[in-house]
Amino acid sequence: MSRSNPRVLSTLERAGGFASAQEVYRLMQREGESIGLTTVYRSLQSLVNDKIVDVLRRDDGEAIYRLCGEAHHHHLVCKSCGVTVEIEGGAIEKWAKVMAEEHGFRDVGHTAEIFGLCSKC
Amino acid sequence: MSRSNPRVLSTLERAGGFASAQEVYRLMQREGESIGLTTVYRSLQSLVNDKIVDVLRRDDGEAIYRLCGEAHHHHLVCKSCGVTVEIEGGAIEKWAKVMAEEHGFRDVGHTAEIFGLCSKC
DNA sequence: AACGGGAATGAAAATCATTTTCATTTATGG
DNA sequence: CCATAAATGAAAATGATTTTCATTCCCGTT
Repeated sequence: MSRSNPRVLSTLERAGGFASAQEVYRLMQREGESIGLTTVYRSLQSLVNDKIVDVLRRDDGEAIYRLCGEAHHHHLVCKSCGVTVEIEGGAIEKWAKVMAEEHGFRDVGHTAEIFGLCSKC
Repeated sequence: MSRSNPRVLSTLERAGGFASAQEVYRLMQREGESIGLTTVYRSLQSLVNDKIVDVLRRDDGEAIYRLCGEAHHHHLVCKSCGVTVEIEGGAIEKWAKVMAEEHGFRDVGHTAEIFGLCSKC
């Protein structure tokens, strides 16, 4: 195992707490940091294991990493132009909780995304 | 553009209406059908355009294709042993619809999964 | 200070899904 | 039949991610 390189976490924070491995890497390069792509991947992986960040998938399949503890919200994404709206999901939180209890699950998290065509597309 | 090869759709149906391009391809091979991987990808793409199937992402980033109109349900997955329970999500459907309207989106679909620890783990 | 071993690093190669290119085959209408 | 467009698939290209492996760094011990 390898420990996370602290500059990776700090860059992810600076990126708004939401970026792909490649983006973090490019960002660090642009800022003159000397780091290898491999290390970025390993650090993000390790942060995921430690539950410091979690990982979602963009529509194109690229993994994006998000700082945990960020205000938890969901996304409404346009399939055509890609515009994304953050929405809150009180109903989902409740649904998840009820469903989990009903089936004896504990320690649950969830994902929920809505995708469609925005008004412009 | 190319039209969808009908055998691809029929294979996707036979697969339970839920499979990746690679899986559809392997299935067809195993059943002795002569088809190229390229054609499978193109056909699935075309079925997506025609809104006959829609596409989700597995956790590993692989795209999975699902027949539209399949009984729509969600999953409750155990992080530890992997057991999966199908649950219904009436609350989600409503939530998705409301959120979409509120932001002027049309033609929306959604994904929602809950993951946690099952009673045995 | 010199040494030794394990952790961290990163360049390059390997992997894997997916897309693109391009030449060939097939279908279809005139 | 011929001509043209559509469909097909092998092979190469792409792009993210992972693996390999040799090197470097760190740290406690002599």
